[in-house]
Amino acid sequence: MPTIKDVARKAGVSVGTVSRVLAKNDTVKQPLRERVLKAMAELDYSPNLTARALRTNRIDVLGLIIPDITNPFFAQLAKGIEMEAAKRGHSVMLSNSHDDPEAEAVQVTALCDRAVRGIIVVATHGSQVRRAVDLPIVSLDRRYGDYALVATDHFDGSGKIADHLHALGHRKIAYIAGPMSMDVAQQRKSGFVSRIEALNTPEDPIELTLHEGHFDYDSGEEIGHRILSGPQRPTAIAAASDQLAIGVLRSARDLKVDVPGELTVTGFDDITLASLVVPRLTTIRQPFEALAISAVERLFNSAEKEPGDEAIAGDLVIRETSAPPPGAKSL
Amino acid sequence: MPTIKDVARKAGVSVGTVSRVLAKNDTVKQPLRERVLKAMAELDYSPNLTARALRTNRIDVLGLIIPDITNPFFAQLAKGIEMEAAKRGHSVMLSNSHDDPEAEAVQVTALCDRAVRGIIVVATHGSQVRRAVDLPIVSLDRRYGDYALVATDHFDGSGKIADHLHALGHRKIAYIAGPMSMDVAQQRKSGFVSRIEALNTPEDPIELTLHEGHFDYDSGEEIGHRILSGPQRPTAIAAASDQLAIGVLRSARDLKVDVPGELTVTGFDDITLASLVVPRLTTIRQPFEALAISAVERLFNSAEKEPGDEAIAGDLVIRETSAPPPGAKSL
DNA sequence: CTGAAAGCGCTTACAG
DNA sequence: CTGAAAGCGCTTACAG
Repeated sequence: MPTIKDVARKAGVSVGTVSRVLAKNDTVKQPLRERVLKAMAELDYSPNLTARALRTNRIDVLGLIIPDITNPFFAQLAKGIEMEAAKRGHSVMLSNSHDDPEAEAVQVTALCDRAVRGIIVVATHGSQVRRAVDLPIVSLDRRYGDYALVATDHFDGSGKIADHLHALGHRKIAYIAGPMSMDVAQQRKSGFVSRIEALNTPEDPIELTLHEGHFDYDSGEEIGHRILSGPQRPTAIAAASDQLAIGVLRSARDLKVDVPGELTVTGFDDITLASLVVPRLTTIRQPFEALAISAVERLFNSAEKEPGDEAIAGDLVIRETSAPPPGAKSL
Repeated sequence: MPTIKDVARKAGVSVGTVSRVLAKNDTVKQPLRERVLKAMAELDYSPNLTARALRTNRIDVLGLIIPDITNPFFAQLAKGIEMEAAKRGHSVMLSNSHDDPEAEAVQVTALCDRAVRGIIVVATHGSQVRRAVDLPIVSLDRRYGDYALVATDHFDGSGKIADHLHALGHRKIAYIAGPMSMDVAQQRKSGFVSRIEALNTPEDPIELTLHEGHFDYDSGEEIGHRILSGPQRPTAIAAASDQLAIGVLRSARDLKVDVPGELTVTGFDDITLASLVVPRLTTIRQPFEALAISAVERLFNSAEKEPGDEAIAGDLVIRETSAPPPGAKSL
């Protein structure tokens, strides 16, 4: 590999001059600059990034720590981050924490040692911040330590679902929340409940029943079964996640309850499966792109005033599982 | 950040000595070593990896270029690679080529400039290798240039499916291949066909019809429809991918053809959806882990004799979509 | 505008 | 066994 020295010799200039044309911003006179450019081309020279990093003490790499790249949601995030970083000429270093706080701590340290430009972390459950680091860090989706968080506006999204259901005419609704130990689950639930409460009037009352499960298919199926076999069957079930909702869909199929004819079902997240399932699921689409862009942006603007948390709204995606309740007047 | 110099001063030794205890292998006498260790601990020292890299001209980072991390298959691969790299104390730098040969070329160059230890690339379609690089490179799943390829043994896997179908008693089989422009599709098809041919005897003849589609749900649904509406309906349909197979499943549901009672359906890949779909799909599980491990291993052993391609066998996963043909004697 | 030189933080022969 | 010193390939004041 040719070095800056080789280029300098070939062009008959000093290494300082070569470095200056590399930096572009400086004013190297035309004739010299051309000789240098020519020499670089002929030698197929490209600067040693490691040396540059050592000298300037900064490297154009971002660190990303996520629980599991195999989770489609995180994969989407990772893709968005990689693209946004690439736009700025940065690469991204990826680590899977496997939702293990221990591993996460090690990875944060490793990234610090590599002196990356900054780190984006989707925290594990129960992650602990070891030592203070000097790098900019931003939490994404799930908060890491005390660092500012960029996340979907779960409260708002659930509210949109509530509005949608209400507008469709549903007045007998069941909500299946995620585990209350999780922030997301709480936020989604309270967004839904508070919107319903706001919509609820004495003249046009809404019946809302609350259930709690885990964010997975089986939980949805089990709870769906229970709700649908019960005496007072609701006309709509809003689930706190797509996985829950898809479980509900299964239970409905099992019990021969027609969706959306007899029952409306909604989810949250818009995982790939949501549009693959039959009928296709009405849900809230998480703003992957906006989340990724904002997180990367913060790393680059970290010099500025410490920005607070950011909640980004997701869009309501109306598909085939939501419709007016049976017997409703057509709209 | 404290440097090696600070440690040396604090311990009252030379930087060379500190460096030697860092390297471990060397013999620094006990008393000195302890003083150094103590100084490092007190200063919370960790070596500057960039400086080390510049000096030693090697960095403990692997490059990974894949078409799209959002594709579950690639995500699995990426995860395996990251874990295997971590075991060896290496990080991985991830790039999405978006199946764009142009972007891919840029990314290879970028990784070379960063002087990573080696690069694993899942090639785009029509990727072209620009200039020769001095780093070890290995192709994964899809060949990049002339570099050795580590991939699933598609031929073998399809043969296993053929065996499975034959053993169940199916003698009237349809095979839906992927697009013949793709190597994988060809290999899977020829693996299936040649196995069937081997099994075919005058006394116990097999009827095999061949179809060609794309690797997606719609294609499977469309072709499935055609096959199942035709006059000579087969008792089994082997699809070249899970997506195709799931499309077939849909068409069967549409046409009220019971799976597996009246029709056996099989896929290839074992995507997540394969075990989520109802009934759950019988398929060939790609050996993600083994693929990842082998690819990483090759990067580390690249000094040794140039190894050739490697085809790793996947396992047959028997689930609910395969059964003896209707009217078969019970086994 | 350009060159000579120092220095980023390490590692590793070379002496002793 | 340990220290002094060179050097990895850059960038950037400092002179001129």
